[in-house]
Amino acid sequence: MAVLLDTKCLVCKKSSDIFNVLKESELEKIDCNKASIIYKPGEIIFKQGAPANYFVCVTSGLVKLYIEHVNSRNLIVGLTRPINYIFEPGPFVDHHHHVTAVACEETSACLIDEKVMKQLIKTNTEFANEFIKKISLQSVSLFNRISSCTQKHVYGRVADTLLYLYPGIYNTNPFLLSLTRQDLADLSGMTKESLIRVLKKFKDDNIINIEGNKLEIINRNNLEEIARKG
Amino acid sequence: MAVLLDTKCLVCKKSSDIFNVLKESELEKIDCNKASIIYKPGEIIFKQGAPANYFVCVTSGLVKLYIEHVNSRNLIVGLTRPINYIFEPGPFVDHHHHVTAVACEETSACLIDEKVMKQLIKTNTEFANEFIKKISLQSVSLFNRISSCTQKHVYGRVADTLLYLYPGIYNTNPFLLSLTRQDLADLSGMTKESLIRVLKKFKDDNIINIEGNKLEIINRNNLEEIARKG
DNA sequence: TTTCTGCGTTGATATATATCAATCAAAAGG
DNA sequence: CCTTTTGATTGATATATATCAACGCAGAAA
Repeated sequence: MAVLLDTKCLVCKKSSDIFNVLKESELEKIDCNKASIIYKPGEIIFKQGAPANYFVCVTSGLVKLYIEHVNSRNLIVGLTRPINYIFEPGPFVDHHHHVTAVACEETSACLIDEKVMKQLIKTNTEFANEFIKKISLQSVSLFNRISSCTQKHVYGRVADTLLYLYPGIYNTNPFLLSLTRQDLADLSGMTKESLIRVLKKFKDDNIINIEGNKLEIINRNNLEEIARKG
Repeated sequence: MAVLLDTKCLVCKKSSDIFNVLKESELEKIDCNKASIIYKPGEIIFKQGAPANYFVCVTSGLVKLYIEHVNSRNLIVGLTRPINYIFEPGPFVDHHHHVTAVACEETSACLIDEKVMKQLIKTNTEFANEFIKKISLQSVSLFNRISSCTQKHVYGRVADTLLYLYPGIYNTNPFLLSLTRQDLADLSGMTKESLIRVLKKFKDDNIINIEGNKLEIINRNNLEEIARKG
């Protein structure tokens, strides 16, 4: 299972997302009230429905966030790369998680006590502001996802997924997928079989090249066109 | 078109959502930097893609928020009843609206200058906190909507819609719909025809009763069961 | 009045996508 | 080593839902 890790917030401060507006004393406060943990691929960081009394900041690896459903089909609502705070509305609403977070690669994350975070939001207005900006960004991304999954056909949805993956999640082209085909399907709101057929079509049309887990985007303009038309 | 209205924030303070943590002086600040407007049914309050440099608070009526799409199918992401601040991430991200807001009934709303709101967030931590809570609530609602629209069949989706309408949007049973069938379809992520067929099925099964715009929920348990099963 | 327009309704048909089933390759485990 | 499991792929088929078309009705407009 998860392994404990020891890192000071000050060290990873440089590129640390919303936390870089904090003073040293505030970061130390977080240091004293966080757990730094390593997860193996496939391990659950938190689960939909479970109590949410800490905030999670991803410090390395890749995390998928998905909504579970009775019929066992999941919908991935977002991927998180370091260094990034995972927005989960739960702590501010009903203290339960509304999505499940799972490590896709070996991942390290800091679990920060809810009380400390909330206190920082109340005492440091700059931090509160960054926090709101962060939430807003995630909301926009959520709007895009809803829009894609409910209003577009399979081709448009897969195009959206590919454009979301590069750049952003993967930053070389070609890149080596750490996501399974099922993950890509869950990210595109369709079955694995449908996803594979669409990828094959894209490959036949020379829009992408895919061999196993090596994926290359060849014609980005074409992908954007497909995403736009739906 | 829109008609100007004159109301003091202090007057509608009592039930005024996130604003009730503000001091009198702060409310006066808003008073001086807001426009209070009346919209007729069907009128646009703000439009997706347009610049977003004010915040909107609904003070009477009913507002639908929807994502537009090229093929002219809209997806309603939420309805807002007074008194409620409409969360739009735009002002914190790219200063553009990401949804369109339209009045479904005669509606009055206050348009509050972005700068003033942001300043209040920066100076009043209590307000910032309420603001974050509000955003979080809307995010949860967004998760529910995504979950419903992407993972459930038509029956489950319409059940979700009906349960969302009562209670919450309408608070008597039976209630008089101010939404059209098309609105209900946009809220359920399907075509008008499909929606009508599902409503008919529910009526035949004695789950609801619907005559024109009068809708009564007869068997709520059954609806919840259908919503759960998808 | 008549005409027109928008909304609601119903039926017939088309189609996008899921489901089911089989196969293959690679990885994991004994 | 062989066996088992897991993920990827492909084809055949089923089905949920959209699309298309027609009609009724009520309110608005001429």
